[in-house]
Amino acid sequence: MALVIYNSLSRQKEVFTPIQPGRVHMYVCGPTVYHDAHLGHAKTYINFDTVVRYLRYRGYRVLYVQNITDVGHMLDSGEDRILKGSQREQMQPMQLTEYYTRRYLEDMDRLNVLRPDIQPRASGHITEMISWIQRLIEAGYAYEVNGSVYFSVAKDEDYGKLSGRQLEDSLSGTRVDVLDEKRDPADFALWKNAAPEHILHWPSPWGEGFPGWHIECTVMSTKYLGQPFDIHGGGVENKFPHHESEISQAESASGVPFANYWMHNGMLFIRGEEMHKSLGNFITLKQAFERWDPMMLRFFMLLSHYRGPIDFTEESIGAATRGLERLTNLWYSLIQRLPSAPEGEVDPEIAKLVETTTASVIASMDDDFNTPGAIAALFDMTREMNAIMADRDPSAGSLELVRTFMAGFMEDAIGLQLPSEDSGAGADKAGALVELLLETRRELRSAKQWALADEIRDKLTALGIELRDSPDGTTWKYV
RNA sequence: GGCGACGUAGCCAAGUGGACAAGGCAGGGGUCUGCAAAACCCCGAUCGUCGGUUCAAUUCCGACCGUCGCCUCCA
Repeated sequence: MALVIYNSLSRQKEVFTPIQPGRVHMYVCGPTVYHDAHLGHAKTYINFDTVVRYLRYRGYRVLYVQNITDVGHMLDSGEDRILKGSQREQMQPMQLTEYYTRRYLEDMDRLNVLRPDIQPRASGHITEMISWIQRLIEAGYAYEVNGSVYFSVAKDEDYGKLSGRQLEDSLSGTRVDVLDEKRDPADFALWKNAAPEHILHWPSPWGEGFPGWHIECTVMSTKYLGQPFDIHGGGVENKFPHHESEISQAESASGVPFANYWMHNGMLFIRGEEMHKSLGNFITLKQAFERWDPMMLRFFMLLSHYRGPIDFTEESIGAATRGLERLTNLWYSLIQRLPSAPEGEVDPEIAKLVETTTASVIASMDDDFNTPGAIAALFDMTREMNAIMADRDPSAGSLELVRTFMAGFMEDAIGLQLPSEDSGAGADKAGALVELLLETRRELRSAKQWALADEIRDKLTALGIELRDSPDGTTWKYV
């Protein structure tokens, strides 16, 4: 059984073979930090976080690098987004990028996205970018015009191998305004001459300027991961021109392959439309967290395969909420039963169940990180485990087997944080008060004072505390 | 115009050249319970359309229809 990854370069699934056995060097394009992260960022970084987590779960040592883009890149309008943002927020450019970098990391933390091992900033790698550009010029792949440097696409026979595009293809019908200083309209900027009013600029052999967009990823990935490295990830929307250009720059300068496996994840839509400020459907994560639990959002993202698109609608998110509850209900049942569970042998049926579920989730995840398949196996296990617990009182060892599996797979491998084990068990003062009320209610119930007992339950429910009566007593949890 | 992806039950969503096409949500019927909640059991699909390859296709190939992305420094 081997891990298989869909490689965008070959357009097929391939058995994953890392360059160094047992180690994975992986890079994912990071955000441009000029405003708050949105739901689209959540999908992308949850998708790749899950890849990293699963690889580690499978025993690989992963070195994960993700950049922060904090240098100004020019928009078509001639404006620079970071510059624009700093005017909007009345901040210095580097203050602005620092501010949004921190907010981005906060959001990712809440989504249980592990921080990359190295998070290099573009502004800290200008020197390396300049050297790389010089190498390209020396090798004849780039040329300077008026203080700007362009990559000559025609010089690279392989240009287009990732996106499957021929050079001529993109010429007609494109809305790109062709800069006449380029030799070929398809050429892209490695370095741009900065106009005097442009605040973000650095000295270079070609005068004051700032780097082109693609070069930073080429430079920072290879600096920390070597060349070639194993996996390069990013959103499909960046396949062309960004990733295509990264490859071209990297391989032209050195003659060495850039990255062995390219992974692209699908986009997120809001009610069928791409998120756009102009469409008024732009949802930042800060806004989303006010309405939806971050773990639920993560679960929602994992319910679809990473390569496919996701349509974010009220209905689909609601269905995901109740699905996750089903899983966490099992978790609650386990931790509430454990303290009073009988000693004894491990229940053979439960041992078998954990074994087949483990095999099943690994088989799914090994097949190009099929999280929906793995989650389906978790639901299967949940149903069977609930049935077993309704039928008999399994030993503590049996319950612990399931608990350990859930913690290991759900929390570590796919990053779904389960409720902490003391919630609902009365570890805090509020919990002790709830226990007190439950004691009173128990007495009311044994006296068949239903009206009063139900009133306590209803009022607790209104406070976000859900009761559940069973023959063995009443359990409760925060919802 | 070029390149690419996708179309599976009311909704979401896996998957396979052949013996019953996962799973979740919603819905219906039951069991349990003082009631509720949770849980368990039962109920649902000629896999976009039309051709082709094959003993056999939802799965492979082609055409068409539809939706979407990229070619605009959007994750």
